[in-house]
Amino acid sequence: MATVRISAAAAPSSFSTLFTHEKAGMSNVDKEKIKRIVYEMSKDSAHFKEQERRDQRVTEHINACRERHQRIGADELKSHEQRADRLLVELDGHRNLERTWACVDMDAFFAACEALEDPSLRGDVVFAVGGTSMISTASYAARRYGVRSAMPGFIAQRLCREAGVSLRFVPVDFPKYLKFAELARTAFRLFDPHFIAASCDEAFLDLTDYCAHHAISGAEAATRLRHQVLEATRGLTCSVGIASSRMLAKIASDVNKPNGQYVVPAEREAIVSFIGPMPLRKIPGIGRVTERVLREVLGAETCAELLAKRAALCALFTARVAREHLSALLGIGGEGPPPLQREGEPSQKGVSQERTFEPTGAPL
DNA sequence: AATAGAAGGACCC
DNA sequence: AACCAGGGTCCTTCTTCA
Repeated sequence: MATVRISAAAAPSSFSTLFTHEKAGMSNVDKEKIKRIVYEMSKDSAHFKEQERRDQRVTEHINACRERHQRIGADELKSHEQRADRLLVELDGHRNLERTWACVDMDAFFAACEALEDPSLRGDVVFAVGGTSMISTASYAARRYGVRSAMPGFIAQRLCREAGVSLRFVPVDFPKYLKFAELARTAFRLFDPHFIAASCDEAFLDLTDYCAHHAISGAEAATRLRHQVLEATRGLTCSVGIASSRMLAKIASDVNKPNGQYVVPAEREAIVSFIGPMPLRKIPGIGRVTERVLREVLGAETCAELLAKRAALCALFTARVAREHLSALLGIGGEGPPPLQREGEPSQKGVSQERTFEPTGAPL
């Protein structure tokens, strides 16, 4: 029944969430300028107003949560805290550090494929895959000017022009990317014939057997893996995260991107100190909306901060969701075999071999 | 009372 | 000068039907 009311004052909070996420290589003054340009070019569009409407609904939901939060009595909070602590002990007790998982993420995949086939795009060329209406992937050179995936091309063009450079567009060519994805997969198979293809530029590999068989560390396997991918594709780089769970491996794959790797040691202490300072948004499954809820209702920005608010977390969310978040905060998620079929096994549904990252309800 | 869809979100690349 | 994707999976909630 709430009438959707959009106040003028709500605008900044919504545009500030657009295309401003941190990537490297920009000063604060640049970022402010980029934000301003994106806002100026977006503010009158239908798309922007739709976005504001959604943000407003989320705001209402947050306000309702806040109210509930304030009503929680001390006793109630205490019992939620005990429940949370029991759950944490249980989850921690079942922590599985036995497997070595890798998450492989191709660097600027579409752009890298294009550059590989067109020498005029090599080096530090400022270009984007996509068109003036929508950008799919930006070259690293273009990212320095604030160009991002899912950004309208005409805005990207303006960002570059303001910086005195011109942005070149390259049309998307899916068959090309699938071809390179298949080449990369021939490399993945050398390490894990049953790897999980999460998307065309991302995969999970269980390196446990490979490491045991060759008597090498996860770090060494990651180095070999990156080398094999480079060779199989004749020039594409990727970033690799190594950890005892797929969730941690995925987060780790982002740490030294591009063309790098990062290992989270398979020890409880190392895992906890790796995940603690992580912004909540890094957790797969926590997106724009959930991040806002957690920050604006509980005041939590990082995993450690949310862990400190575990009682309220349990009070406000369903048991299922609370459990899901708590395990993520401990660095747990996706240790065991994946619930669905893997590469090389007969497909149940036939068409799509791709799986999402982690069907939740799965045993942790 | 249990359940199977459908619809609507959130989230991912 | 105009101009803001499209492919998915999964979860929650609502509705319906035997």
